[in-house]
Amino acid sequence: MVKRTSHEFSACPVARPLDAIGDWWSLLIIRDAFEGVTRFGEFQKSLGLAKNILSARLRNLVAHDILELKPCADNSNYNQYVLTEKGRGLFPLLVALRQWGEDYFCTEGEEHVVLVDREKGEPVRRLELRAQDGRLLGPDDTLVSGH
Amino acid sequence: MVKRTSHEFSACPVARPLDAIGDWWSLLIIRDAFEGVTRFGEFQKSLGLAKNILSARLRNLVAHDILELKPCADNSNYNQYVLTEKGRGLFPLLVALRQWGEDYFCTEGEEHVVLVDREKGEPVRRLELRAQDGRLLGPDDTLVSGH
DNA sequence: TCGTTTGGTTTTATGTTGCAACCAAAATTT
DNA sequence: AAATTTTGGTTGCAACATAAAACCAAACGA
Repeated sequence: MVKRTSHEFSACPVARPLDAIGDWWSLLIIRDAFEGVTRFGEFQKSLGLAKNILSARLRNLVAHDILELKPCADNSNYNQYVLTEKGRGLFPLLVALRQWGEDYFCTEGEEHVVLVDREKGEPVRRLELRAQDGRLLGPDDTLVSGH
Repeated sequence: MVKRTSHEFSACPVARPLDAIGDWWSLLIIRDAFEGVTRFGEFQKSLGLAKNILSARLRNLVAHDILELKPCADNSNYNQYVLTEKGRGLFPLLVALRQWGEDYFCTEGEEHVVLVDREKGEPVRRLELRAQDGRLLGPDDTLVSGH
């Protein structure tokens, strides 16, 4: 499914997730899953991608334990795709992507959806990287340090 | 280069960034750029991808103002690819990806690189989404709210 | 000045994607 | 309960993207 390139076996914790997720479509599937979409047809309608591709992506996400396939609770015999704990761990990533998108693609007073705190209805804060002692860290304040 | 699918024109601030970034390779290029890689050959050696693909990806990243092409400051006549402000805005996304990778792909006492605060040398804190009033927010505490 | 490195482009074989048609099981309608 | 529709896929095929290798010009180093 996903090509076996050198990076997939890298110990780098950036490269390996990419292989597990699969591709851009998978990320959009996950985004939809966070918004409550669970069924094949819903994903397909929401994303407008070919059914064979959707089928392959869902299978891959299930294989990587990002989604799981559960019987539909209610009346029906169909089953639904829901995020696992691991899948829910991708929430900050989706938020980061969204905030970057808001910053650089929705600037022109254009109306766009925004992520809000459910309780108060206010927009959420920006994601920030902080040191143990609370200092705000930018790209130049950090370093990837071998094992 | 990147296929023109329906999602690319979506107002959704999740889908549009994906189109700008391009693909997984681009994200690894950006990761390397954050770590100080600037030149074609360095990217190629670090990532091990075909030169024509690297060439296309770099061109795309430059076209989307994520990287820019600058003359090498020093002696040489070559030029280098460096992150723009927009590109540097992807830092939280890379961190989110990395933290997820650490959580789910490096669990087994395996030695792996870790992102540290340059000043103190300690690992950084986890990214957290918070409400305006500081409450910690999980996926179920948020909502995407139309315009 | 001659060879080597750098930064690509071109060519070609192979893999992946996307569309459309098809299909079976489940649900719904009559 | 029979017929129809909806759901959730699979299969086949054409178009497109990718990967590897050969090639090349400009820059650099000796």
